[in-house]
Amino acid sequence: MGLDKSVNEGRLYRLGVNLPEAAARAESLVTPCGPCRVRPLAICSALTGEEIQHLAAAVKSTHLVAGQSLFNEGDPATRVFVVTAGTLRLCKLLADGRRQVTGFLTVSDFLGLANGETYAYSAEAVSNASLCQFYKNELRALLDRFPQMERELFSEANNELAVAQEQMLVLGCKFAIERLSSFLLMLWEKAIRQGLPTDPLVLAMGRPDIGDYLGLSTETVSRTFSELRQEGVISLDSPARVRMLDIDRLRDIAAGLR
Amino acid sequence: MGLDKSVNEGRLYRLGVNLPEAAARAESLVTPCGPCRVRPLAICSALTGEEIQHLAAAVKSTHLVAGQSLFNEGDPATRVFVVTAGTLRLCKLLADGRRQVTGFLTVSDFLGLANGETYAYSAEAVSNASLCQFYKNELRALLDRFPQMERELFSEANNELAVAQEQMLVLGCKFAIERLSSFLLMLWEKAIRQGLPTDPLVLAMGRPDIGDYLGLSTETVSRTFSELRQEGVISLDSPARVRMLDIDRLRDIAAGLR
DNA sequence: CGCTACGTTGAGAACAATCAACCCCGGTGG
DNA sequence: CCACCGGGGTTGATTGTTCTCAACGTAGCG
Repeated sequence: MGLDKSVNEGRLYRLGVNLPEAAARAESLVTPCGPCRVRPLAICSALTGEEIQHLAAAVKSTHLVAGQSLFNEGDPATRVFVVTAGTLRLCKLLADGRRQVTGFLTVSDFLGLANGETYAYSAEAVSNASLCQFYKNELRALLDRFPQMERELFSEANNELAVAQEQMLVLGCKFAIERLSSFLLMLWEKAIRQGLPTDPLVLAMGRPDIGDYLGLSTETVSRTFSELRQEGVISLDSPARVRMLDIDRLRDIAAGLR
Repeated sequence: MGLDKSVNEGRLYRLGVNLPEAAARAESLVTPCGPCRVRPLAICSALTGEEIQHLAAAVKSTHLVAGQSLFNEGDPATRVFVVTAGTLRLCKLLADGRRQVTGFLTVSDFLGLANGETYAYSAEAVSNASLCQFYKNELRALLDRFPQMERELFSEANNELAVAQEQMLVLGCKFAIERLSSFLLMLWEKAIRQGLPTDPLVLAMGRPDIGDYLGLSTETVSRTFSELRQEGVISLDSPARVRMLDIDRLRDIAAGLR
């Protein structure tokens, strides 16, 4: 993020592509990797100089428009990806339509590794997004050739595991206002890490996505935003632009301190 | 499990050890690894013949009595473990005492890997338990020497990630009866995988642990057991011994199909 | 300039938490 | 041997938080 504005704000249509499906199939060109702005952040940072050539030979670029699905729960798990622009959500569904968003992915995040034959979740674009794509068997060869890359991925998996456990704490123990505070805090810290603006903090996802991530209805999310606003903890320039007026208090609320 | 009865049913005292703390410090003897019953299941299966010698040189054995803590959230993360007997729980706490159990570990499960300086959760014995212990820096050396072991661990981390995402679905979307059904189903499938008895299925953990794992109060867990019993889906020989009378129906309930 | 998707707010219903009483069992000590 | 005690589990009554249903406002897009 902090990358292509046209990619992040729903204007890919203007590039001459009008249908989501078309946009997806359109760009599958081999990218050079060399000038890649994302590499220093992503697992590719494990590689140096000419090693990047091996990578570039195996990678393809993909674009998604907001709302478009990258793959669905149950699809054969043949490809893995690195996000280069935009935001994705990972979702799991119940038969009657209840949905859990298990995470949001942004620039440099890796996705697609599944131990089984099929993906255990679907991946969808929240905003327009771009990704680098490898085939899973090619990845295996790359990892055997570059052990440092496997270490990088392993470390990344451990991070995600810690994040998932933190999210279980949120979903299992916390009240609505504590959940939303935890979420805003997480976005705020990620924005700082990535050098993105924090005042206001720009939310890529809407109330329904936030609700399904936090185990709350959209109405409760909306009410809870209002509550935080009335308490003077945040202010809202627009539904997607949040100003953190009192981070310390937000931290206390998120931690369950009355 | 299915191992030493004396280890699983609170009788370690009879071996001459009377205090939990003493039990923990008592056995830190070098184990041979060679005759290890657990190895075929655990990450150690990545090693063959003489490689095991390297492992045996680095490993120590530890025992815990029910209720005893292995390490706490925030402790320096210096050691990693493989469970060889009994059941542990991983917990995260909020300041006011609210607790989330993020998982249960049994024979052959690995724990202790943290990317940070400290553990992000505490590990406690549900029943009496035994573990093999390595120091983290020794593990790093082992992984560099035996890449297959790192692959094994990476794969294991991916499994746990998938389990964690499934648990988010449970915590974020499901009703009490669906949560408990999902939990029983998970235990049942694990028991089958490990060749343990399933009729009755023996629960190592009590109602409070189940509640904190499922984001429910102990009272609700108890009521929901009764509900499943009244519906004829399960029967209870005792609170810890469950008979699955209608697995298909249990599956439907767990999946959210009314 | 309507349409649609998103967001907000209100009122009532539903699910689970809390508070409380009780049971059962195993261990302890009189 | 039996009464007492304590922990775990169950069940009931009440409270509370969040969901659902509904109305309304707003902004972007055709």
